[in-house]
Amino acid sequence: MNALHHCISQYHPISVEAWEALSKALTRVEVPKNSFLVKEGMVCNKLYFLEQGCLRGYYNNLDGKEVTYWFGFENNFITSFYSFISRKPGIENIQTLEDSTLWGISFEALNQLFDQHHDLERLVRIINEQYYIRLEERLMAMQFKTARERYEQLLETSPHILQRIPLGQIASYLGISQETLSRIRSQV
Amino acid sequence: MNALHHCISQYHPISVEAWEALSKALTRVEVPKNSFLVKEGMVCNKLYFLEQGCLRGYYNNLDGKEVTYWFGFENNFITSFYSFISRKPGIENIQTLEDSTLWGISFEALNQLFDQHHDLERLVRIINEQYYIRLEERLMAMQFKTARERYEQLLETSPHILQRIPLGQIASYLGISQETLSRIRSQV
DNA sequence: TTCCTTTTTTGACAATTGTCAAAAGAAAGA
DNA sequence: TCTTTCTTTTGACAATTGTCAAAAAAGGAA
Repeated sequence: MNALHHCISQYHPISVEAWEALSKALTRVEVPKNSFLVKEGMVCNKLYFLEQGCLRGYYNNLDGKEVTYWFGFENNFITSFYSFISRKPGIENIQTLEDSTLWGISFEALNQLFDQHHDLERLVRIINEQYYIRLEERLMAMQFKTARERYEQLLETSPHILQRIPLGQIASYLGISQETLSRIRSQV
Repeated sequence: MNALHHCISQYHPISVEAWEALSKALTRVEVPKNSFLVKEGMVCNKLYFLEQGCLRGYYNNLDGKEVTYWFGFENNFITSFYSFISRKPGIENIQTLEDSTLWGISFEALNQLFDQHHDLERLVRIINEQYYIRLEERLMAMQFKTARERYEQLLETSPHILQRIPLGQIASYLGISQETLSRIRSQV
């Protein structure tokens, strides 16, 4: 839980009371490799903090292919965002790629905490904003960079992904075919 | 200002006091076509609500080309998000594509309101979340759909864009060349 | 209207990326 | 260790998209 406290304080420090209330609402979750935190068709009711391990979010597109659109690593917040926020079933699957340890909080508990602790809601607003900025950067790369440039950017900003994730999933994340990524990689 | 109040209430109703405080902090801004709300290199200090008109956000990439990455229409919230949140100079230009009427609030004023009105901060958190979901959908389209599919999706979800925006800017927004978009359009 | 500017379309060709199939390599279990 | 399975690479070819240049069309101003 220290990792979460440390992570939080980098976004926005919260009061001792808020932290205590939050701690009480958290559940520790240990999940072995290749299991599912969220499956398509269900409403995702939990927001997680990933203490140890590695996950991916993916969905099955119309051709029956798995489409990976994010990876989660240590100190990331994890949820099926659309489903968690809208309270509707999502198309997303969240799968552990390694044995993972997470802390989870339910939607209801989180919103109760928001009512009681203004600073907790501020924290979440600020975290959301930072995640928005990251998403925006990713969109811009996707829109205006070639496959090679996107791969090189990934090498620079997130080299750990390359060491922990199979190539096919990285290719999907970059929006290119596995064969193309393999060729790009051999020519760098 | 009615448009803003109506828009807000669709996200999250706020108290009368919060609305009054917010109203007082807002400045009406009228901007003729082809002027700039934000220019690259500056810190964007305002969050806007677009009452009437139409804008785009773009930046100049390394090749000297203008890269459009969003459009704003009536009832949209507008800012140079990265710059407004991080308080750092951004690379973004925000330009009016039509004569436009907006309501603006400064970063400082907004944050003061957050301190005084918890429900206003909640409102903004909720709006942020909805904008995050939209961005996520756009990223997914960019990652896994062909140019033609992205154009058809735009036709379905935002046909008004096609009527109000020059083709070159739409092509840029879709991440394709103007020539390709022109050809796609002639074949639909 | 007429001229001038901007936007859109078209053609020819090149570059990038995808698809399918097979081979090579690496990892995991018996 | 030896299989078996999963992952990555390679080849051949096709489809998509981009680039450059020029023509056509549309829009604005005098």
